[in-house]
Amino acid sequence: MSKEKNQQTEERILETAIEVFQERGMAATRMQEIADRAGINKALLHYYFRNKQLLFEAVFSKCFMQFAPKVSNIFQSEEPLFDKLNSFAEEYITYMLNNRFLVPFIVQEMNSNSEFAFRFLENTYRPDPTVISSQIKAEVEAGNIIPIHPKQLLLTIFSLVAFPFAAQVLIKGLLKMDDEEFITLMNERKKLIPEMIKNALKP
Amino acid sequence: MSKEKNQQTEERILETAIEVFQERGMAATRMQEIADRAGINKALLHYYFRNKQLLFEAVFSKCFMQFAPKVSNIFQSEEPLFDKLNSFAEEYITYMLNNRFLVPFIVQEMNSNSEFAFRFLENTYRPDPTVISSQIKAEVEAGNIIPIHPKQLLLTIFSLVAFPFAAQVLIKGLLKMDDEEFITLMNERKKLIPEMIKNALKP
DNA sequence: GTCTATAGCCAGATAGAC
DNA sequence: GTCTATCTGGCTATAGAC
Repeated sequence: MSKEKNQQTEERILETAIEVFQERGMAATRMQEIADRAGINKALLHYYFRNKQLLFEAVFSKCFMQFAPKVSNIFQSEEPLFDKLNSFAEEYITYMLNNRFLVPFIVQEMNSNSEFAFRFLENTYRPDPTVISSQIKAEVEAGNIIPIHPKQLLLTIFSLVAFPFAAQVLIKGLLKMDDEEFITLMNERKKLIPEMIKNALKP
Repeated sequence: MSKEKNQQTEERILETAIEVFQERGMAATRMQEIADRAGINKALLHYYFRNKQLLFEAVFSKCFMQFAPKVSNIFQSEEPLFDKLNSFAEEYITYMLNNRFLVPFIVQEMNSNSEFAFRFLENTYRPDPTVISSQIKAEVEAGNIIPIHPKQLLLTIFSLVAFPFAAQVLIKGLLKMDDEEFITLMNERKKLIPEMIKNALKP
């Protein structure tokens, strides 16, 4: 094994830590489990990341940097509103189907750790809703869609795409779905959600 | 103080435990904090509830029994679909504005504890979606609403009312809202959500 | 850079007085 | 039924060999 600061090891630790933290959340995560799954031992975690809190912050930071661009897409591009909506639903759902724990993790840790979480919402990675907001306002003024507050529309869009991932277990339980059916449903929603929203906004 | 099994004490412990568990989640909750807030000491918690897991289960059970009827309402009543939708949005949002931590708590603990959570979704308290599902199917067949799978519609309704509560901190951060604005927005949604859904379903 | 061994603390749980 | 005191285990973190 190489004797320089081992980039690969650090990378493997971080990847494994992401898995475990996403599955269990900050409070329930054990350093031992990360070490075991990464095939190394606890002391090494501390060597690379100093302590659990800092490792968690590295993990959360990386996760948030995965999550934020998905949102920035719809916020900032200059495409027409409904075009953006189509591609947002398509891309967001596709991505989250491949990263099942990402949304629940972000949501949960933001809730239980607001002070810390807000640091991420005040820096560079924070998606800025001003572009899309004025787009919505313009469509309303042009009479193309019914009068609606931009924040209400944005909240609606997010709720529709993100909630099923955030509340997976509850939803599957209430609607008696297994995982296969859940995936099918979410794939259908890539088209269904934009359609419903367009309809709902028809003047 | 009375020497019989003290109903009041048990009640106060449970109420306090609900507060703390909802705020912090199972893993991050400390028995000491519950004791302190309840104005008693740790040993008494164990006297009444034996251990942390059992106390948590009592808490979760009580919370789920608050949550489930809100959902059963829309699932099981025989009112016309859109009437139910109106009252559901109204009542659900009102209730959750007064119980801010309920939805995130249920969602989070279901996610992190699926095996345990599913016990609650297989028993008496589980809202049964068959009535509303056939109602939706009937409306579709009558041509009153566009063709849509009942589960898709139910998921849509839930997403719209529940997500803002489940992801409060994230939403406030992304949309730059303080708590006052959040409350205003949610109050507007009591009418807005049913309207949007009715529009979206128009043939 | 990676390991083993262990220190030190904190939280859940119990014993036993009142 | 309620308290104080204490045990015990588990988990984070560090010391130190290789």
